Amino acid sequence: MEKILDSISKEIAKAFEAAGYDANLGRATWSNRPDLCEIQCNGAMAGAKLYKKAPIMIANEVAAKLADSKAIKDVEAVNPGFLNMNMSDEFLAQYVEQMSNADKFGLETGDKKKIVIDYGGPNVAKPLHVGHLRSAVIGQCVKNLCRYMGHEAIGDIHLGDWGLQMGLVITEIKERMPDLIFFDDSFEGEYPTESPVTVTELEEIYPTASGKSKEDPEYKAKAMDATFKLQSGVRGYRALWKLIMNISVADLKKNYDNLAVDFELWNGESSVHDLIPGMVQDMKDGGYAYISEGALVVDVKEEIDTKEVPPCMILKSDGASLYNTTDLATILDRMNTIKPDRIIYLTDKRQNLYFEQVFRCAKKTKLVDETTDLSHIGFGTVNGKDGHAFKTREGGVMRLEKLIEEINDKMYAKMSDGRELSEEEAVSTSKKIAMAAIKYGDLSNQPAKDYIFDIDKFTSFEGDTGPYILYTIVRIKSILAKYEANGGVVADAKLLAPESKQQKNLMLEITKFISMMESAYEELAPNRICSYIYDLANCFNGFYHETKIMAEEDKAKQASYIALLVICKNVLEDCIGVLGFEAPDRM
RNA sequence: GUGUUCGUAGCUCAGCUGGAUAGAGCAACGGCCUUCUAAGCCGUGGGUCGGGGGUUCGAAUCCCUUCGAGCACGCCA
Repeated sequence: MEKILDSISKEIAKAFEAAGYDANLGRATWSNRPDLCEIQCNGAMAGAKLYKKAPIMIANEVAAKLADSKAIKDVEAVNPGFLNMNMSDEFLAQYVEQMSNADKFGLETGDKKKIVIDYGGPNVAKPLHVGHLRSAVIGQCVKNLCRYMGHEAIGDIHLGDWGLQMGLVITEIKERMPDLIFFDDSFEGEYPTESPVTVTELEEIYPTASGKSKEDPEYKAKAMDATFKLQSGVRGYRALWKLIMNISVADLKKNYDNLAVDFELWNGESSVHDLIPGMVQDMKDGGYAYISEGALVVDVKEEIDTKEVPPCMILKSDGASLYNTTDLATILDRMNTIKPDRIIYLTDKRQNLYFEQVFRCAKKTKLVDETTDLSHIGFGTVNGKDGHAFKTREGGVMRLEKLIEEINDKMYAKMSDGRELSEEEAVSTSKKIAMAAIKYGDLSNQPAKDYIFDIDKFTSFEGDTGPYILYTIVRIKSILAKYEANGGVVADAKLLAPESKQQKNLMLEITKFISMMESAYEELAPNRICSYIYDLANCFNGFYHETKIMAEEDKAKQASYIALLVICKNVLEDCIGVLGFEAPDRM
């Protein structure tokens, strides 16, 4: 349905026209002086120069034409030329009523697009750490947001499962257990189906191997050889790799489950390995790729560039593929199998230039056509209180698992504190609150900015936090439950025009939902949703404190309050659903 | 060096396409629970929006300049 400011703008535009001015001047915005009015229009000032007339005169003329408007009231022209007005109570109630009857509160979803979202990006054999939190949390939210906007969204984890890291792991396993059947070249039978190492061992093996290869050139050569053997399909190496993959992926799934993050596709670098030779050949045949300083590259700089954009490297001078190669091959693969209209990547913002190169290269070499939208959301780093990369107290890398556990524990302690909940409910509720604290804490920041992950702040949950939002929802649920228990029927509640300032504020805030959601999607900015629900929760709590809902004796009035609570709760729940967490019934 | 992001209250951050007195949260201080969950609500103090120019009726926002910080700039991912 039409956005409320658009409806009002239309009326004002008409008034401008009726008064003899350009209709485009009549655009309404929410007032930034709530003490003076709810809605303002600054068109008269913009028109002053155009018509060589004092803005206040224009404003006065327009105000006169708006006197009998149905949507707005209290129209007033104020020096130097502001047009201040309030919304009509009946119009507002009608609008909110329409929203509550409409699907997704009247949000218009438009053309359905197919969108691939590439987030997660963990490396096999390396545990998830806080750095993976942002990609997972923002990625999941962007996926939910795309779906909410009516698109088909496909999440792909894009595993790092094919490079030197795998060679390192295999080499280290061979060092420790040289007699394993996987390393017997003459073996032709069936390989075991159980991995010779556990996930925990793997997490130690990789850093050890990585350290050794940095110090010992011979070891590094072995690792490169192992990588080569794996990639060229040596049976034993492939079999071992497969087993390592299995245990790793199972472990990753468990970890992402804990964050309520999921993926439709568990593809990785290995999935596109076979596409590389053909793709590289096509780039050569097409005249795009050429040898420069020994490496195969594609030029991607453009006339309009103000900066130097280095060419996109396709193959290293030793002929080996690299990150670029697999990313391009992945695009090719996605175009072949999924044909998305858009691909959204989530990675660290330091890869900005890199993705710029890859995207240009993909377009230039016709991997994708001009209409395919390739976007990159570069996010900032998660820092500790000291402003530097987040570390444990001992100075090590903080594992994601540990972090979540720690916050869960603190929440649980708080839950058990003076509240009458069963053990079972305390556990499940504290998990929900912890999730809200973590995700809201992350998503309420602009993606591109670094932010400080302050466990104390996140577990204190006062003010602008996820738990505050949940608390608000729980309060509403509690009242609705009480209303039903007293024989009221929530579904029959009919919304009336607002009577108090707080009630009107709450209704006005609800009407902002549609444009908020649109711009959150437009800008791929989850933080917009966060700041909106924070405002909405504030409006509700203001209303809550001022209005005794259950004690209201006028039944029609009480039912109207209930109707308002229902839509407020539904909006809040839809929003946190997109953000990727949920509210308990009690807390 | 080139490019890029940024600099707003003691701390952490908002501020949408320029608009009226720059906003939240935390921290500090003062109120509000016999009445729907006080994880809440109301109030007080706290700022030359890094500095300097410019455009404009009007600038935290746009342009220039300067200082300061982070990040990226061909064989890592």
